[in-house]
Amino acid sequence: MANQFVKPTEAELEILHILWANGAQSVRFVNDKLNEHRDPSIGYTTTLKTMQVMNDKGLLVRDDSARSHIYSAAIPQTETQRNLVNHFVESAFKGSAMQLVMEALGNHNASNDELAEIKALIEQMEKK
Amino acid sequence: MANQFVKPTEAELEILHILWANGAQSVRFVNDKLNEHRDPSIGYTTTLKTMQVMNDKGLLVRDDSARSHIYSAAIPQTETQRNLVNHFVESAFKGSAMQLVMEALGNHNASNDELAEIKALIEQMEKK
DNA sequence: TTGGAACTACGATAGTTGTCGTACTATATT
DNA sequence: AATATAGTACGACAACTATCGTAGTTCCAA
Repeated sequence: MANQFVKPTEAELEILHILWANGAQSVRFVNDKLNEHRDPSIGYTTTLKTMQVMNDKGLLVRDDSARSHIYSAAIPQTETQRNLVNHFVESAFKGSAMQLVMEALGNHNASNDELAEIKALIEQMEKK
Repeated sequence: MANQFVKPTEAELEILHILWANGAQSVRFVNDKLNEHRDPSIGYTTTLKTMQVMNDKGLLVRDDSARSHIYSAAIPQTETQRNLVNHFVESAFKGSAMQLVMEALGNHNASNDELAEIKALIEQMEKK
């Protein structure tokens, strides 16, 4: 088998979202982003330490050629989300992904565009 | 506001699933169920302790009128799952429930019956 | 050229989780 | 009654998470 899924913690996931959205960035950038809407704010060394740990775990890749190290997500957003959903379906819905779909559909608002998109995906799945 | 959501841990969620499926039960019953497909097995006092903690957290309700205490889930399955999905959508999909729906639909097999059921739900949502 | 600003490394700590052992208590069996 | 069986209570512990402080390093600007 290939690569083992390492489940990011909550704090780690927040950092991944920032890197997915903004590409490779310094700890300073990530820490500033984290604190944009937050009170009390997170200390710089907290973010630094977390990102070092993530690097050790293989969640991040680090470019340390410059003095200020630049980190990027090691695994693409969609792949990570797929793994997270797999795990979540198991633990919260005992494997029933469709029950999760029903729940998420039913209790969250969706635009007509989104509904149309989902319908299209279903049509496509029905063909197979 | 009314009741604050207490997020069950992984181990706690497994116990909740057993109680949701089997109604009020003793620690012995739950521990046996847990170990039905598991190796190495979990010690009895581990399950006992976990359920006592869950009781303190308000996740379980305990009837201790008999010597063998009987526990049941304090919060219904659907309500708990709704809360879990809310939390998961935020942390893994930054609030985009529809992205979660697409992901769960796309990467898990669904029977034609299930697809039909989901389509019906969508039709119904489109009316509003 | 030296002093401060901005970095990294890393140890420490408190809280949580999962796990179990031991002590104690109540019931059942001989 | 004496002993085995089956419960509960609870302390302890290792692993992990989130958080920060301190020490040391590099670079720029006065």
